Amino acid sequence: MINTPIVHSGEACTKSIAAIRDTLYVLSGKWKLPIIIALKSGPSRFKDLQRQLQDITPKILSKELKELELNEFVTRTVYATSPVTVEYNLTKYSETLNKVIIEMSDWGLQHRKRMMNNSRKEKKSISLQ
Amino acid sequence: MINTPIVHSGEACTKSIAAIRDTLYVLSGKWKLPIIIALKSGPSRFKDLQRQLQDITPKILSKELKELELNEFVTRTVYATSPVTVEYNLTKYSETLNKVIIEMSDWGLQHRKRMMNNSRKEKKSISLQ
DNA sequence: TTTGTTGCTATACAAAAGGATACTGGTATC
DNA sequence: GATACCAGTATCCTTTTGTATAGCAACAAA
Repeated sequence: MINTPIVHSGEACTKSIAAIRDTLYVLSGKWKLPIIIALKSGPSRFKDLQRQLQDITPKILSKELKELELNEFVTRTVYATSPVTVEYNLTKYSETLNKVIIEMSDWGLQHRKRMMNNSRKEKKSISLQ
Repeated sequence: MINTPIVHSGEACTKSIAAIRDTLYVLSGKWKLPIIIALKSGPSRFKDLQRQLQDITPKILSKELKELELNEFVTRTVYATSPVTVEYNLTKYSETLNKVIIEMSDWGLQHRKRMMNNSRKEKKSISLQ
């Protein structure tokens, strides 16, 4: 019961929350991580990315790429071909996200498996997309 | 240049994107991870959480807690005191998120440091919250 | 000359997320 | 009796995110 109210140290916890908030802020939205992962297999052009991430509209893709550029995860290079060729590439700094990406990816995989088991056992569960 | 267009294996990449999407879906929003971290220091009551996560409105907190319950990250226990006491607690399953949380927290810390350096050097950069 | 491609931008709109504020029922305290 | 606490709900509003659709400039191919 709660006759002994828990006193939080607070400190570490608050710092951790602030740090997570920063990360969430930079990676915010549905598309930033998917774009980064798509670029992992090599530089891509605008249309390539649109095709790979099906369902993303050019407006959003453009916006997300700009933010990724500002955060120095992605570079944008224009070649004077015709029609113009624009190549997007990952930066060295984007590699610092690798561990985050791996953990999120692993977790997603195991969670999906778990959900499948749960639904076979007919337990209530939130559905995936 | 792009005379040799890169052919993506696609496979692994697509799977990874799907897995990340699942993770983003389950952890979606501004508050789920902060709530989980807040609960790491022990069970909390509704008001406690509101105080710890300052600025969260009861409506949002209530909604997020329900989703966390559905996803089996959190349990809700009601004690028949008066006024009623409701305690929120982390489940065993929530611990599977630990690695994700650690990596995101670490990344956020280093990123903030980097941003501070960048702004001292007066390079343009996206601001943190 | 028409059609197509690329890399976007512009406009309008819809949906989702989040916030502000007020309130409720039950009980305890002043 | 008035006020306050708890655990939320209810209502309304703003902001963010995302979609749909159209268009443009510069070519290139048919």
